[in-house]
Amino acid sequence: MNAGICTLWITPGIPQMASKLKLKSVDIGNRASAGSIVYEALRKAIIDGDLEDGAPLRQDDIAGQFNTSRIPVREALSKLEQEGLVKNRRYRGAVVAGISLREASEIFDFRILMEGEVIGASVPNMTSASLSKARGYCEEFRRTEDSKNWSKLNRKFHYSLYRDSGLKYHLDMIDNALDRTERYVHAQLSISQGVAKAHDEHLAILEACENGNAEMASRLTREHISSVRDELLEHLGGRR
Amino acid sequence: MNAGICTLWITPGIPQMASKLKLKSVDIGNRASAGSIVYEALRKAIIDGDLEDGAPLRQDDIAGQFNTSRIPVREALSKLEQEGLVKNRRYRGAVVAGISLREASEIFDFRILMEGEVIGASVPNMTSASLSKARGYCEEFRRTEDSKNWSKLNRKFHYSLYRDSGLKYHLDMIDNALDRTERYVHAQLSISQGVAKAHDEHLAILEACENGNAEMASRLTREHISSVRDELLEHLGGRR
DNA sequence: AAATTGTAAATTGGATCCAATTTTGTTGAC
DNA sequence: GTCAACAAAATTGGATCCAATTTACAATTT
Repeated sequence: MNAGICTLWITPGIPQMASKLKLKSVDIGNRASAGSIVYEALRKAIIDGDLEDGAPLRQDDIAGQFNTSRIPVREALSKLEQEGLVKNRRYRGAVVAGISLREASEIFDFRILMEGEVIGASVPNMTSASLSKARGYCEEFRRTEDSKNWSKLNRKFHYSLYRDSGLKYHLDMIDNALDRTERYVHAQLSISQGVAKAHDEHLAILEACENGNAEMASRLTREHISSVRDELLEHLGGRR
Repeated sequence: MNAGICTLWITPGIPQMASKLKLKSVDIGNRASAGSIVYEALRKAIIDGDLEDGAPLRQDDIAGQFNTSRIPVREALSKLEQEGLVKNRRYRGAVVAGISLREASEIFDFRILMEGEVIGASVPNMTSASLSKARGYCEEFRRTEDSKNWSKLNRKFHYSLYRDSGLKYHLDMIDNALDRTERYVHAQLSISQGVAKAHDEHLAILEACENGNAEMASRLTREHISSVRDELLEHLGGRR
């Protein structure tokens, strides 16, 4: 479980020399705290669905797995609670926060609003570099067989089309919404023809972006997310 | 500082009897933790502008003021960071996170999108109770002289029109946006004729709601927030 | 056997202590 | 006087300890 924790630190303190020596700067100075390492690991595990909804998150267990005390674990759990990924009850511990279909549906509505707006603001600023990057993710999405990667690449594709908007606050909000719905997107893509349909819609969105048609990109994005939501509700038996 | 903390606890564990005995239940069981008390106090101080942008928040100082150790303070600061109200740099401490006009402007755009949508969803569900409550806040807003209360009542008025939407996720997002912009709203209302103009617009929004005109309420809300933003940018010398 | 009470174990919240890092102040060289 | 090098103080991050609370479980009563 200690994978990724580097034990050999370079001693800091001579930043002036660094530029002269042309060393690949590793951005020492803001190394991850124990808390943020635990946070990232738990966040990934929850989003990927490796931890089931309602699963208890014992501070001692987690602290043991990361070879730390419970203090950083509590910090991580607190952050995750703020993001809505875990629920914390005083003296009763934390559990993975599952979201109902009702809640998921609302977050999809939020995404429709947000992402439709942001991609529209993004289109005028898109560079050929960001467009080819997006096309890369799009292709990768189509080719990949691993269901675990579908939702990740889907997310990367969409998000890469939003960055040029420069709307940092909106992007943060979208990030959180994607965090909370990723499990559901994964489920939706795993069902029949989800990936093929999504890929077609991705191509259409890409084309609109390449043509500089912001209004079209916005509309197609809204319809795309909307259709993901509807199929999800249909297949998982929830009614709006 | 211990005001509000009761030292005489009724022993829990007999919920069946409670109903028979008709005791006034005081909802023991989710008392506030030290961390959340510190969190609420700091949040209020930052939003109200009692703490200036960039002001350092020393863990020891705060812990001393609340007669606790630094642990709950760290928890509070961590939550506030997630909300964007403070910035935390490893080993360097936390400071109040000021937002630039550029950032504030973006958050206003976010609010225009969000609140326009949410009030539209709310109108069909509004009851006469919630409408009269909103009208109460609206009146209070007009009558009050204290500039500190303007932004609070303004916020209460608007928010009371959103609750009936039942869109919990959207409401959370709006809450955060309001937290971050409240200082700016306060500044805008303090300048010439800000309150009178706002009140007129509030009345128009209320009327649209009472008439069940969701589209109108949505449009007026968007225009209202938009005008607050524009006046703010104009008076504080920022350009879009 | 079912319900209730009491007790021990498990778990979390908070205080205190130590280590890591930054900041501040001082000294010395030029 | 200015700058670097160094030491001391201040501050934060993390570990360990204790207290508060909940949970699990055995004992008791009916």
